[in-house]
Formats: sequence, C-alpha cells, structure tokens
Amino acid sequence: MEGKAKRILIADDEPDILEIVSYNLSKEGYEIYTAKDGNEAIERAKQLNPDLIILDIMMPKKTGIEVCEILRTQAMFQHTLIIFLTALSDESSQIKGLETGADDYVNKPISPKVLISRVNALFRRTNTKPSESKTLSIGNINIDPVKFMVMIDGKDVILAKKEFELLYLLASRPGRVFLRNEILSQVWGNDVIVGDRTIDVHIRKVRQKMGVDCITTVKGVGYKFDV
Amino acid sequence: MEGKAKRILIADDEPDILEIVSYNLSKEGYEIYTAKDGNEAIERAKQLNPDLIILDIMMPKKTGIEVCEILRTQAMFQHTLIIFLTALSDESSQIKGLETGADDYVNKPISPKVLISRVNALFRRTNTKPSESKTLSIGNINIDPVKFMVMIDGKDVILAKKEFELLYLLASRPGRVFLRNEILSQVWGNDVIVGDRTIDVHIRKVRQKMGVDCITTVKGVGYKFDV
DNA sequence: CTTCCATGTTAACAGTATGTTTACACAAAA
DNA sequence: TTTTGTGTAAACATACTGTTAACATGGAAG
Repeated sequence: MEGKAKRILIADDEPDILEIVSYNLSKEGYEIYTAKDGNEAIERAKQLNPDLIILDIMMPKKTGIEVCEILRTQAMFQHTLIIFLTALSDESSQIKGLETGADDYVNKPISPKVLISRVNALFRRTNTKPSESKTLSIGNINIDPVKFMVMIDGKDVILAKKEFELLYLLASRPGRVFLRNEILSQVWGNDVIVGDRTIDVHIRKVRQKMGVDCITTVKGVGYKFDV
Repeated sequence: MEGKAKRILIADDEPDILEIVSYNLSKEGYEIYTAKDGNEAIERAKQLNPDLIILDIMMPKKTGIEVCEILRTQAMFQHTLIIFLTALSDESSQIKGLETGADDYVNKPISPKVLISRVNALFRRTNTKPSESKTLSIGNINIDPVKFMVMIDGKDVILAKKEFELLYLLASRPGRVFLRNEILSQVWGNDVIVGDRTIDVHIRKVRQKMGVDCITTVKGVGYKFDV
C-alpha cells in the first residue's frame, strides 16, 4: 500500500509557516524540503524533483507566481503539482494563480488540517494514474520502474535490465530476505536454468554501480535490501 | 484544436445558483447538465457519465456528501472529478468533504470567475496525454510543436515529421523511458508494422541533427530523453 | 589451525540488441 | 517531368549484456 513517500517542497519566507506546515505534513508521512525565497525554490526544485511544491506568493527574490511560471516552462515540471499558499485572498490573485498553472490555491491563515486534506486530495487524484505510482523510495535511494532509473542522493545510476529487475525485487520488500530460489523464479523465470554464480555476479554489479552497499548477504539463505 | 467538450453535471436546489453556474461554465465551452436534488444527481450521473460533478452539500433527498460517497463506491465514478460548492464554510465540513473523495471544495458565495479557474485547473491536470501542443523547454533545448521546430542554444534544427514526433514524445516526459512498443504505438500508430531497425534509424537521425546527445538508450527497454 | 563451503571476484565468451550506412520506393515540390 | 526529401528496409558493424568458469576469500565447525 505504502511504497513511496511523496516529496514536498515548501517555499515561504516566514520561518513560522515553514515550521508549521513542515511539521504537519511530515506527520502525514510526506518527505518535506524547504526554501526561503523564490530563487532557492527553483534551485531546490531542480535538485529534488518533488511531487508537490507549495509556494508562498510574497517572497523575496522571486514571487511564487514567477516561480510557478518559470517552472511550468520546463518540461521536467510539467506534471509537478503546485499549490499557492498565501495571504492574498482577493479574487484576482486567486484566478491569476490558478491560471499560471497551479493546482490549488489556499489562503492564509492556514488551517493545517485543511491544508493536509487538500494535499491528500491532490495526491489521491494523481495517484489514480497507475503509471507513475510504483516508484520505491528507501532512504535517499529512489527506484523508478517507469523511468527505469535509480537515483541515489539525486544522482542517476544506470543499471542494465536484469540488474534493475533484481534490485527492484529486493527493494520492493526492504528488510525481507529473498531466497536464491525466489530470486531465480522472479527475475529469471521458473523454467530458466542458470548457474549458481549468476545471481552473485549480478548482485556484485548492482552493488558496484550503486556505490552504496544496501544489499546484505544472508549466508546460506539469500539476499535482502537493507532498511 | 480542442478534443471534445467536457460534460459537467451541477446539482443544487437553488435555481439561481444553477443558472449562474450553468451560464458561466457553458460560456467557457463546457456542456452543462443540472440536477435539483441528491437522488436526481445520482440518476443523471449514471445516465450522462460526466467528466465533472459539482455538488451542493445541503440538498433535499440526499446531501452532496452522501451523493459523493455513493458515487465513489461505483467503479464508473472512480475517476470522475467532484467539486463541492457550498455555504458551509467551516473547517470540518471542508475536511469532511475532501476526505469523502472530492477533488475541490469551493465556498459560497461563489465568484463565477474563481469557479471557472478552479474547474479549468482540474481539467488541465487530467487532460494530460493527447497532443498537449505546448512548447517544451528542457535546458537550452526548445521544442515548438506548432511551428514544428526545434531550437538549441538559439539555433534552429530542422527535423522531418516522424523525427519530430519521436523527439516530442520523448521530450514530453524527460527522464522517463519509453518502451519500443510505446514509441511504435504513439508515433507510428497501433496497426502499422515496421521493421525492427526503423526506430533506431530515426533515433540516429534525430541525434545527428541535434548535435547534442540528449537521448539515452536503455538497452533491452527503450529510449529516454535526458533530464 | 585447518578444512570446508558459501559467496565474492574477475575475465572472457557468446548472443543479442542497437548503431550505422546504403539503397530504394514514394510523395511533394519545382 | 525532374528534383528533392522523407520513411522504411536490408545488411553489416559494434557494443553491451548475461552468463559461465575458474579462482579467491572468509567465516564457522571441528
């Protein structure tokens, strides 16, 4: 059910707001990142590629509107959710915000509960597209079967097909030990017969390419992905 | 340009509201249908299978909340957008509404313009796929599907039709890997049968003409546009 | 300490997926 | 008609994957 912690970037120049929102959303199981002004928001967005960006409108350097406009011109952020969170409650600001390409517009003073509800509602709606939803996140490791990509601390790791399938299997149940037989039947298929060392060699390649050792050997049993 | 007029069902027991909302949304090009109470809303929803349902909460027969709950149990309405439009502005109602499975919650008195913005925002998000003829920018690469042109660092690159379609598909989701099958069905169409090397040849031509290598091969899987 | 066995490591091999080039049919433009 | 360019196919070249085999290592049991 879980699988993936959504990443949320919050940009606001008021530390109080950052703290309140961060606290409440992280309690809901989201991974929270923050930025203090418009420029920092753009920079961090590019680094993190978050699932949702919450933007204050009145910020130093660049306003939330400007940030939104800039991000929306980039293909990378075409599908990123954006919520404006602002004290400007007048009608035209709201319309402007939504037309800039935001997905929601919430007025301050904010109620944490309402914000959480709206965030959840946004994710509920986008989650229904099953294509993007199988991404695994364990710590700072990101495994995306759609992009066929592994990211560690924001850096890409290119794995071959079998290597990726192997890693994905292990990472799908972090901490759980997979017997060699299980791995064979899941990654190679039941009817394929391969030598004993084949799994080891692939494990080695994955370990090597990832740099981080997140796969533990359980001698006489199999392998597991470290939690 | 546009595909097809979106259908919106509005349920409210106040004729005035029905009229104002209907008028404003139909002016935007939507097809509008109405219902006067909860039961009628459910009935008409089943008949019409609308793209969006706008529900008043305080209605005779069944409240908007009840209607929403009932609809959401039906597979048919799992992906239908729902907006609550209500005079109940208190926080808990809003939360309740959103948690029932609604996609937005707008308070009365309504501003037609705000409502329109929010409706548009919802559809913008779900419209995703087909020919979202928007200019894409990735880094210093600009792809304009209207002019059928690609610019790199301000310099024009002329691509043939198929080449352009291929590039545009990949660039529409930078980082995402497209399987060979996907590429075939999206660029060539489902029924067309072409040889194995055809995709490669086109990829090569695109790479060649662009000068920059922004397309990565994922062996055994497909191709992706580098982020 | 020695032995044994499971796994780690490395290099090399074969098969396959993709890259590359050329050629040709066909359509559009001139 | 000629000319030019596009899309596809075929043939060959290349690079990489997946696999094996041979050997190294390391820990546990005796």
